[in-house]
Amino acid sequence: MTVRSGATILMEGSASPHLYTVLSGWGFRYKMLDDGRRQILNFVFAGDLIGLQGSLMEEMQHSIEALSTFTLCVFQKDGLPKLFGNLPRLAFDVTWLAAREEIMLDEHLLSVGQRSALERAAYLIAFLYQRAKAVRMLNGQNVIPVTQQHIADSLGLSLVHTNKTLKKLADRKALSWGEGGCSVLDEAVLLDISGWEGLPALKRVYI
Amino acid sequence: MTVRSGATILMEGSASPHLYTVLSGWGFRYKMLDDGRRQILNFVFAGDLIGLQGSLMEEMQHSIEALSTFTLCVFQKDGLPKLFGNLPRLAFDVTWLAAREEIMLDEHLLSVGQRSALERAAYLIAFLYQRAKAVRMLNGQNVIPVTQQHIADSLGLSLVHTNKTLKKLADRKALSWGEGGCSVLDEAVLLDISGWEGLPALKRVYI
DNA sequence: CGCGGTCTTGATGCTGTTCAATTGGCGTGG
DNA sequence: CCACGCCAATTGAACAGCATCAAGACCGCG
Repeated sequence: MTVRSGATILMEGSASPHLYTVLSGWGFRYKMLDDGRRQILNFVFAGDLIGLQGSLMEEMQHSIEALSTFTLCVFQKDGLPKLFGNLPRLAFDVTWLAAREEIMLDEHLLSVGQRSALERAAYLIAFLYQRAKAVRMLNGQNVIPVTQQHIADSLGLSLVHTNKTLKKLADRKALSWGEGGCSVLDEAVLLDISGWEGLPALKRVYI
Repeated sequence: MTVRSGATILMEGSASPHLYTVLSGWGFRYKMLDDGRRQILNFVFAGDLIGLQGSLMEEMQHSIEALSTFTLCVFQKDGLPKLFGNLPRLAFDVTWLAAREEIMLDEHLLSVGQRSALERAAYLIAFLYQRAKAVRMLNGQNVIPVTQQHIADSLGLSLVHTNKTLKKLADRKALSWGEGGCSVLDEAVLLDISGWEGLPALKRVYI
């Protein structure tokens, strides 16, 4: 299955009959409040599993949107119990991915709750950079295809303040903006500012 | 296994050989930054599984501390692959619990990132109340055994501002403080202020 | 009785929000 | 081809929410 940039893949409240594996493309998970405030929960990369919640629970508790052209591999969600019965290795990997998602969410929550705007922004960009690098989704310019609004909604900051914060990072030559997103220029500076250790070295899992 | 209030059950960075099921008691998961800032990620109740990360990954990425006397059922973590091989039903439930944890984290992140201090506080207290009620861990006074520092570190707010925010909720007769924690007086007011729908109705899982 | 932990409250100021206006790129239609 | 509108980025100014500092009250405990 292929999906265009900007398209919604899964909606909060829907009871999707499907489970997907991302083959290529960028996306993000988010939740919204009634008045329009949006929180981006995490970004989605190749190799990620999406829709597990909709498969295990009654309905999805978050939405997913594509940031670029997105290709997915579709599974029927009722195959999941069978998977656990017949392919324990694979079932284990599904659980492993869920635990990894929790690790990423923990770090985001630490960031949004405790880090300053500058630390948060540096952390997020470094995080996106590392994840993209890990699955070879960066082109030559190291461009992360997001708008500043995405970054703002992920950091829990206003668009204006996000812009001013990113400018500080650009002034330090840590990144530059343009060409359809953010280019990472100096990962070390970002890690240093954020105080983040980087992604834990985890064994890779493919589904 | 029994653990005292205030004791640390698992430490970030440790490679615990154990996986636990909580039989009774209150606890919380948290992460800390080098300079001492602490973010409480979630609270732990009877029926929760803890230490899954340490079992699936190299080491724990967060710590867990007891808020009250805590009893745990200990499993060897190397039993996990066997569990997936021999007890697919139970393995499914482990995954279900991991997905539920993600749902709670998503909502917390939405809260810390987007809601105001008053909304956040109302949401958190209502959340703790609903979870405790679901597993019958409330005594007659509906007391949640936390300090305001715990609430502050969970909300990502300063202790002082948390105190002032809780006072507003107390002024509205939504809760009262004292007797070793927070007493919920009016859940409806909390839900109304927070704009939260309440815990999704999920089937219960016991391990 | 002194001490530490928790809660409380007032004063002050910084961090981040909101409002407002401008710029530039890009696709569309006249 | 150029005018127009739209979207993303940018910037300044005024304001508010929350942090920080400081001090005091209450209570259980050694």
